[in-house]
Amino acid sequence: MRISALAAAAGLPVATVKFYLREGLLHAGLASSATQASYDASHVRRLRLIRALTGTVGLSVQQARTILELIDDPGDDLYSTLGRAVSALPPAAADAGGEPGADPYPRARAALEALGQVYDPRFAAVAQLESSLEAAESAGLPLSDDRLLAYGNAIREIAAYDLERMPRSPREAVEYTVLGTALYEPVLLALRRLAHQDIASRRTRD
Amino acid sequence: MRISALAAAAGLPVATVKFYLREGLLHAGLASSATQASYDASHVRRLRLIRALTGTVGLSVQQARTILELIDDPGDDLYSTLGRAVSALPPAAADAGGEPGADPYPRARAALEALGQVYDPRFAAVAQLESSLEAAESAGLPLSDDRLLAYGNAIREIAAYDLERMPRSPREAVEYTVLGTALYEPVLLALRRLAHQDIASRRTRD
DNA sequence: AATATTGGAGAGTACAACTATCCAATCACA
DNA sequence: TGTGATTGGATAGTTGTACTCTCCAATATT
Repeated sequence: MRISALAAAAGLPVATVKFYLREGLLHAGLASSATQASYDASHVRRLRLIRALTGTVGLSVQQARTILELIDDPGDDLYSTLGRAVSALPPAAADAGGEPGADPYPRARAALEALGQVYDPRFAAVAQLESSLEAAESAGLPLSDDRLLAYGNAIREIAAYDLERMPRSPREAVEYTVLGTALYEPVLLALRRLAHQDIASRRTRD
Repeated sequence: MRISALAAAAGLPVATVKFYLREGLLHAGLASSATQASYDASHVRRLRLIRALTGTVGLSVQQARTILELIDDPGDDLYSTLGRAVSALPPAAADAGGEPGADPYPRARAALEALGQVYDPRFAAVAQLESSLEAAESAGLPLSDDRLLAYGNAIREIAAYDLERMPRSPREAVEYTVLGTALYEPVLLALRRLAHQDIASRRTRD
């Protein structure tokens, strides 16, 4: 399969495929001569993944590259690999401001304590939680403790389900977790919006 | 309060405040002369909201403007107002392809039927669900029915909580729903990631 | 009176994500 | 075996977004 066939299979312009090759998101084909390389199904799959990440998930090319690199060769340490993946995903976390020595993530800490969950400021999602809570607060819609508990408990069911299905082998676990985080998040958001609609329409009808 | 004080209060450069004024995200101050206008607390609040939407939530200036306009004057019809707001929020939905007459959102339809929820193709979130499911599928991680049910039921608890707290007056309801959708979504995502971490660490310790 | 600041408009900048153009080396077919 | 099409690779150009800078005449401030 040459580059034009690959581009056609993925539904993309050849120029865009070349761009992804140059940017290192797509692995090179097998060169058979100076002006010929052959691509296979793995390239088609990869292009689909790239478009899913940069399109629906909304990642930048740079973020997508980070995610793809982590999947391609996850480090020895599953934990730190996942940590790096989470850092590459939105919502972006503002770096912890405030005077040095102070608690960098006071809102996130309080939230996690209220939920009875571990608080480890090194984990990227803690900074993301802090930024999100701060944004909601400064926009005039602070998250009440009550709401936090409601959200936290429901979300925990989802997370528990995710973990139950996690593959045993480390390599597969990374791919499952990283892609599952990135790809299923938009689904969750859409489901919440649709549930609002469904519940509202039921109430109206009653 | 003049423009430089406003900018300082919001922690932004004056040029950026001027930019938001020009772009219509921020309402003009009360002009007292040809080169003087006074701004008040409402402007500071608005700037905070703008930064929350364009920063943490990740909206473009264009999308933020749409959301802000809907909050400023919601139409008579609560439903269509919310629909327009949802359309302005990510994840972006690809427009329904396929041959005309065919079901435009087959995955979303199947999902909603499995969940026992209403399926109305006019609602923007249906297109978003379809796009998200399609992205996950083409990236090689299709959402199983089982997972869909697990997610859908947990998310429903959250949506039910949201609706219970919805203000009675239409104007407030729009603001609550639109901002609650946009601002609390990042919180939900961060909470899921943290719950993964928490549950994983509990299992390891056991 | 001297200096600084303001609102407003226009131009300029920086970056991201493509997209287009070239070119010499093959290829594919007549 | 010629001849037009295609390829990989490099370089340059385009488009869009979100600011940021520069001016300027009209005020404010001191």
